[in-house]
Amino acid sequence: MESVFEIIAEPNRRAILSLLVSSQQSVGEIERQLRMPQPTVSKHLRVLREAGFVESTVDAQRRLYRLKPEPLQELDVWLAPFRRFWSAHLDALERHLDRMDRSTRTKRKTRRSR
Amino acid sequence: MESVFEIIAEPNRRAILSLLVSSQQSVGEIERQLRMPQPTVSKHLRVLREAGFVESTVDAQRRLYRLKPEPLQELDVWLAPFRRFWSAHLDALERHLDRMDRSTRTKRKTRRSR
DNA sequence: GGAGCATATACTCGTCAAGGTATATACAGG
DNA sequence: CCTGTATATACCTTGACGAGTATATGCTCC
Repeated sequence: MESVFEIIAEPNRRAILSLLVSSQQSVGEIERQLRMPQPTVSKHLRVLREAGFVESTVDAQRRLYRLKPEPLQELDVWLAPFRRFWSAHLDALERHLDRMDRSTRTKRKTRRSR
Repeated sequence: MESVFEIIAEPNRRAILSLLVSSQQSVGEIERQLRMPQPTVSKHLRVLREAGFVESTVDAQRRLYRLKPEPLQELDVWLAPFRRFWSAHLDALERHLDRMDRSTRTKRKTRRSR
């Protein structure tokens, strides 16, 4: 379980990270919101903690987990050269984002502004 | 082998992608530059191709592989909320990037400009 | 059309990580 | 202290993916 990439390859871990973006959560809250068994949550949190994605503070019996930015920033850094690459392909980008947009939204009618 | 994340979890695949950022390459060129056995290269290219990270054009017996931007853009999109999160933690960011910088460079002496 | 090169695929094997279940640790409150 | 709650860990099993080796496909040129 070395790299940032392997850590976020796991869907449940990504779900946990996404949950924590809004605010810190206890293990139980994560468990309930994501509908996953408690040992699973704890184990993934352990992985995330040891990789520096999250940190925890103790609150009585609860442990509150919060995001730490560094590892994902590393990912961002890795992505940088590719961003430079695809800015040469901006048309395809627009088309792609547009397609993603169209497939996820339900009722909007307005077009993406350029 | 579903998600973008699983695809780039593999170090050899990331190496191939990084190679292709500069320009398209034949299988043999990838093989030589990365010092990996040919079937390994072909198999990883297959995965990358099927996931839409690369596309190939035929040139006689060679196949030239080139990057396609979409999947990595997806990654970029996923990263967006976290970027918003950590812009609140800019100090830690600076410190972290600085540390990464220091650990990878060998002879530079100049400081990162803010 | 046969030789040689470039690339793809088939198959086997080992490894490792995720899930499930059970259990341990730790804290709170009566 | 004992019960209940919250979280962590241990152990086992299973499945998937990557490496390696061998072989197939396909193209070129003579």
